[in-house]
Amino acid sequence: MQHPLSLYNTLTRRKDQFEPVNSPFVGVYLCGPTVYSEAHLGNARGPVVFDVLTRYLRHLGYTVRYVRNVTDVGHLESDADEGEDKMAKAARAQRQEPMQIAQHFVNLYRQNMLALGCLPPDIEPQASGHITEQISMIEEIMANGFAYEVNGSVYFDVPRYNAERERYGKLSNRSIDDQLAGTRDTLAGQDEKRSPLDFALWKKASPEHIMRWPSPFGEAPGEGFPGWHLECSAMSRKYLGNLSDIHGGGLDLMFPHHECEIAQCQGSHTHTDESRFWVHNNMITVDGTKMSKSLGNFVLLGDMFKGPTATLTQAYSPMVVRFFLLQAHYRSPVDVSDEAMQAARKGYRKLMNGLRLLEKLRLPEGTERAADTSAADAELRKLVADIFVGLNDDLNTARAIASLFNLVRKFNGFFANLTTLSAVSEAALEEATEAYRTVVTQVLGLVDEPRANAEQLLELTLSFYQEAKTAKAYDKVDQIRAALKGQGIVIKDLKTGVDWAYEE
RNA sequence: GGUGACGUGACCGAGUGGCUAGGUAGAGGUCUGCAAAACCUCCUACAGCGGUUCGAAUCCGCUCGUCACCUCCA
Repeated sequence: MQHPLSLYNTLTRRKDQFEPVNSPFVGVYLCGPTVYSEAHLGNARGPVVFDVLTRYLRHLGYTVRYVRNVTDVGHLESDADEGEDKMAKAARAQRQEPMQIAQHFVNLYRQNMLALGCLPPDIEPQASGHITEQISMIEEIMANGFAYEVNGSVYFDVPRYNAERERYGKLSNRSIDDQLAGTRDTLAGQDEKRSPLDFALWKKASPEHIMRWPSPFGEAPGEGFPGWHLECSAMSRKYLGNLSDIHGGGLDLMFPHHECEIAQCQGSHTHTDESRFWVHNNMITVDGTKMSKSLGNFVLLGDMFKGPTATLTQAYSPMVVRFFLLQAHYRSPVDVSDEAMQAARKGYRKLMNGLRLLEKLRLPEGTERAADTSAADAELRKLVADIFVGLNDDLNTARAIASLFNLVRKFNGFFANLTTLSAVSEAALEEATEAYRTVVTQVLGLVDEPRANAEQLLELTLSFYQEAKTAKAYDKVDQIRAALKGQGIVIKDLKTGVDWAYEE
């Protein structure tokens, strides 16, 4: 399986050639949504990018296991001990079971991701279903001396880990001293943590806390819930082994989330960095500022698909959104605006129109093919190769799409005058159309969204049928009737006019 | 304060020592009953100032500006 795919690895801070731990198997983990609210455009970037990545890996011949988790245990609203769970808060506000909230938003999330053309992950584990795995991991970390229990809660001992095992900050490139310098000390007093850098692996549940599980920690075993970063480590390990191939998420998860994941894995019996490649996608911005829940400058996917929103004057279909996201490289920030979206829509349609053309690119009967097609073939093959150069270079979908546009211009040129196809060999043309089709639909996952309304087209056809009858042009009448029958539709001539029905 | 990005033509957005990015918008043309699409041509930029180099948007330095992470965040 020789190919030159390189990926930027945050851990090494450079583009590394991709090589699976156990070829041809590839384990990919993407940090999924916390399901206490609806997903916005920013939340879609990771899933779309990783969808393309897994599609491409499969295209290259790998057997991929793609895991995208669902966080339904909830993160605390603040870092104070009394902080409330996001899930619990939403549940309380709506007088529902936390799991009901979770299910509601999981359903919505899946619906949105499917609309965006993201293939369902192979495993979609929920944090709440992996409490025992998380507890085991905590016990391992404690046994290794990198965690301590206080009042039924368990914290990861960052300074000790940093001194005895691995540099805490190796992923996000920070030193523990810098981090200490930047810590607010206002909370230090009443904190159970030994160091402000320590993070919770397990929290004892306060009486009001709704989401809770039996806890083995503390003197009088009570109830609690897992810490913010543990689930991913536990679930990645369970489904992808001690060392997965690729672990991803938004740039904002790099620290502390992913840093903590590495620490947890290194500190447990896993003893690895959890994943070989750490891949981070950049943010979506609005007027140059990150789109985020807390800033309130977000556009919900559902709203975006349907119609005008506060930031956008019109609706943009899921495929247009997908194209928009892929037209920028995943590590660049991308700014959303009406102008950008409209440009994306046109670009998307251009690509789709090209797709529809492929079948029609046939040298007309009786046209002589050129004796020497080598120059034109080489040019065509160069355009095809360029697509893959882009994809292989850190999944640069922007470059790949630019190359596709170059190819589609070529196709359009051929189509305008099919005899010009005589310049290229059948084989080269076949390669080009096949590559175009495959990359657009299979790798980039961009499919045609039918925009024409079938009913209206049918009405139009019936009006022509009616006209033909009136003109007694029975050839035409029969022709229309036969064509519709081919679609399983029968015309009903009524005294009052014309109607149709599905053939029974 | 610490760390890390980035500033590309009207807009979006690749590239990162010499070679056309691409899309959108705009202008002209071909085609065409009209129109649209398509194709061709044009509009050809790299924040500023220095430096390195035969050669810099690309490397180095400084200045200005913007953003991200360090707290939940995709």
